[in-house]
Amino acid sequence: MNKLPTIKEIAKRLHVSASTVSRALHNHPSIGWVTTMRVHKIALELNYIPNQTAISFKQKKTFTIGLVLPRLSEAFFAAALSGIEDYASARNYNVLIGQSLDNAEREYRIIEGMKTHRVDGMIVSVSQDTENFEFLDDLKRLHIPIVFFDRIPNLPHINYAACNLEPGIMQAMDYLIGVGHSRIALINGPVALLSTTQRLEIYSNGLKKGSLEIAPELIVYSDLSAQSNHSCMKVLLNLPSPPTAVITFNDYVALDAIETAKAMGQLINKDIFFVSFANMPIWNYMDYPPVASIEQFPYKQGEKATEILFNILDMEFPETALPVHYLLDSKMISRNNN
Amino acid sequence: MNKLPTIKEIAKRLHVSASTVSRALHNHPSIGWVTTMRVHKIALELNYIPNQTAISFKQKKTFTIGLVLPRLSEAFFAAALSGIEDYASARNYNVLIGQSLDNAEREYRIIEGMKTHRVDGMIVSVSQDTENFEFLDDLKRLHIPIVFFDRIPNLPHINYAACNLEPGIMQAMDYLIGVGHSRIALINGPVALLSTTQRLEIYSNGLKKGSLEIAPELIVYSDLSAQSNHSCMKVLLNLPSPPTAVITFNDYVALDAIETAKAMGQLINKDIFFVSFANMPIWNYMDYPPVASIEQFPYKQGEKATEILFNILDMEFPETALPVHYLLDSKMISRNNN
DNA sequence: TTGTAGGCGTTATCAC
DNA sequence: GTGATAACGCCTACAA
Repeated sequence: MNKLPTIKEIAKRLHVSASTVSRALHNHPSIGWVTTMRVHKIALELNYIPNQTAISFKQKKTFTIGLVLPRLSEAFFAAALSGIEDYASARNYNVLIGQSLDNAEREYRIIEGMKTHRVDGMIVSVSQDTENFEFLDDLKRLHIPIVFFDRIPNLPHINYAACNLEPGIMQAMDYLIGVGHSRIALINGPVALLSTTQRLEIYSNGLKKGSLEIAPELIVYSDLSAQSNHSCMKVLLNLPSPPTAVITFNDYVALDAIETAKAMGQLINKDIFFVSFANMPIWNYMDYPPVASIEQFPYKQGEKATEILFNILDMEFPETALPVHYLLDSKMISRNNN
Repeated sequence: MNKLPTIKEIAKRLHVSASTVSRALHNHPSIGWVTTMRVHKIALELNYIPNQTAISFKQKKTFTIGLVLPRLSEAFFAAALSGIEDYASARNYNVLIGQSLDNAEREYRIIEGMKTHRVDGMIVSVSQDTENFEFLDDLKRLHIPIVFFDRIPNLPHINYAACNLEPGIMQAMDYLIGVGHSRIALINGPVALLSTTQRLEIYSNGLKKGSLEIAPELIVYSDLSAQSNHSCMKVLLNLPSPPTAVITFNDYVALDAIETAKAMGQLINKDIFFVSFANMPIWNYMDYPPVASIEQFPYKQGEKATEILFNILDMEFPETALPVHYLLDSKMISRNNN
C-alpha cells in the first residue's frame, strides 16, 4: 500500500522543510531559483498531485460553483450549461451540477448538498413550484453568492441574468400586425411563472400599440404538457373567429401546436403563422418552422450569469456588493423568406 | 465576523466533547439517547451545516464523481448526463462536469483537475482525438475508478458501458433489403472513431446477409461538419447509380443529408430513404424524418455507466475488480407507417 | 532565503 | 457512554 506523495514527502527527499516546498510549488518569489527548480523536478518525478481536499479545507475555498437547473435534457438549459461550463473552466473553476426536474423538494436537497459542499458560488434557475427561499439565508451565512438565471424568483435584492422579453415580443407583434394579422393568439405558460405574466403584458402592449383590441378568447394557458399544448391549439382553432397567428410559450409548445394545426388541416405559414420563444437550432431543418423565433440566447445568458458570479467572487468585500441585474435583450429571428 | 457553528461549538454549548457531538450527529448507538437528542436540537438551533471539505479531507472521500463529455449541447450527451445525474443524486453523490469539446488537450486539463479534486470516480466519453491515455495510470494510483461510456478507447482492461450497434443496424439492413432496396449507402464518420469501424463492419455483414455486393462508391466518410455532411450526400446522389437508401452516422448528419437530398429534388421517403442513429425526440415532429432510427438509449447508457461505477465504489477491494463491459443492445425504431 | 509551529473541522482510536 | 488526543495535507504567520 504505497501512499501518494505529499508535500512532506518531497521535503524529506530534498532535506528542506514542507513550507519551502509549498512555496516553491507556487513559485513564491522568496524561494531561491535553485530550490524552486529542484522542488519542481522532484515533484514531477514523484508525480505529485496536489490534494485539493486539503487545500479547499485549509483555504476555505473549493474552486467549485454549483449549478442547479430544472432539466438537463432541455436544449435551452443544455446550451446554458455549456456557456457556464466554458466560462468557469476558463477560470479554473469546476462546475457541480444538479437537476431539479422542476421539483421544489429535489431542488432543496440539491442546494442543501451544495451548501455542505461549500461551493464558492451558485447559479440557479429555480424550479416551477419553488416557494420557499429560506436557503438564501444560509447561503448568506456561508458567504456563498448566488446568481439566478432565466427563471427568476420574485424577490428583492437578488442577482440575476435573464432575458428581457420585451424587444423580441414587440418586434414579433409589430411584424405580425404589419403584415396584416389582426387575430393574434397567445398560448401562454403556467401562471405561477413570472415569464408568463411578462409575456401576457408585453403581448397586450403590442396589441395596443398596433391599435388592436385584446380578445380574451385568444389567450389560453398550457401546463406545458404535450396534451395541454394540443388542446390549447384545438380550442383556438375551434373558435368562431380563429387566429391567423399564434405566439407560443416556447419551442416545445410550438412543436405540439404546429402538429395540431396541421392535423386540423391548417397550412402552416399560409393559413396560420407561428412565433415561438427560444429558437432551437433544429428549426432550420424543419419544413414548417415558426415564421419567427424570439431568441433568448441561453449560452450567452449562462456566460453572463457566470460573469456576474465571478465578479462577486473577485471582490474584496463581496458582502457589500449591490445586486446585479443583467437583462439581455431578446431578439426576433425571422424565417420569413418572401 | 461571526463564524459558522462547528462541532466544537455545539460541544462547548452542551459541555460535552466534540467526539460525542460527532457521534451523536451520526446517531452512533454508543451515545445515549438523551445526549443524541440534545445534540440534534442544538445543531438545529445553531443551524449547523457540516463542512464537507473537512469531511472529504479526513475521510479521503468526496462523494463526487467526475463526468467528462465531449459536448453538453448535444442532445445525446445531455440525455446521458441526465441519466447519470439521476443515478448519482439518488445515491447522494455529486456530479462534477467538464466538456472537452472534442479537444484532447482540454480533456486532459479537465481530467487533471478532477484528479486533484479527488473525485471518487469518473465517467468519461473520450474526445475524438484522444490518443494519450497516461492519465489512467494516475487514476489507478489515486484509486479513482473510471468507467468509459459511449466513446470507448481501444484499450484492454477498462470498464465501459456502450451500445452494441449490431442488432439495430442489422434490423435496419434487414428491413431495407426486405422492402427491396439494393443500393444502400453509408455516410460514415471519422475513421479514428471505433464506432465508425463498427458501423462499416456491421453494414458489410448486413449486405452480405442480404446477398448484396458491397459497392465501395456507396461508402463515404464525413468529418461531421455540416459542410462535409452536405458534400457526402451530394457525392452519393451524383453517382451514375445513386442509392435509394442511406444510413447516416448520426442524427445531425441525417439532418444535413436530408436537407441536401431535398434541395436536389429528391422526395424523402419516396425516392430516397434514410436511417439514422440516436433517435432525437424531435424527429417525431418533422415532416421528413428518417424511415427508421437506430436507438442507442443514452439515458440508459448513462445510468448503466453510473451503476458500474458505484458497484466498484461499493466493493471492499476495488483494485481486484475485473473490468465490466456492458453492452446495451441498440434497437431499430421504425417510422414506416404503411 | 528558509524553518518552525499551529491550525483549519472532522473522525477514529484508545482510554476511562 | 463519553472524553482526550492525534491525525488527515496543506498553508502561513512568525522566527531565524
